[in-house]
Amino acid sequence: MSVSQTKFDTAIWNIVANIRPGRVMGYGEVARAAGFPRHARMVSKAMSRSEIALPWYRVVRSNRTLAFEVGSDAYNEQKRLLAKEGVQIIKGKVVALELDEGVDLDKLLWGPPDN
DNA sequence: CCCTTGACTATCT
DNA sequence: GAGATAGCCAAGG
Repeated sequence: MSVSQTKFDTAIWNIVANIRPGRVMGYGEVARAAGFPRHARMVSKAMSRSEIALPWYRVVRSNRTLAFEVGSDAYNEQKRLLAKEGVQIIKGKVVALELDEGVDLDKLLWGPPDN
């Protein structure tokens, strides 16, 4: 296979790969979950180093905005992929599209895969 | 070694 | 709530 996969990379990939459809996580949150606090800025690089397809679009900023410039190709692509899973961008922030009564929007959308 | 760059964040104004 | 500011940390020049 490839040359070298750092411990960091594989740890990040594991977390991202396990984000369930229709859910999102923050960069910093992914880093922490992987055991590397304060490495939010490196999460994106780890993802782009991955040879396999990862649901990279399920990772957003801590304030729920997308990390790309609004209107850029990457931004539109991420928005499209999220929409396909029922996640919309309202007022610049990711929002669950359909929700049932009494459901906490935050729990529904935000956070690592439930257990 | 110093400086700049980021798909980042938390904390002020 | 929008900006500015200061931390953060690996990579690359």
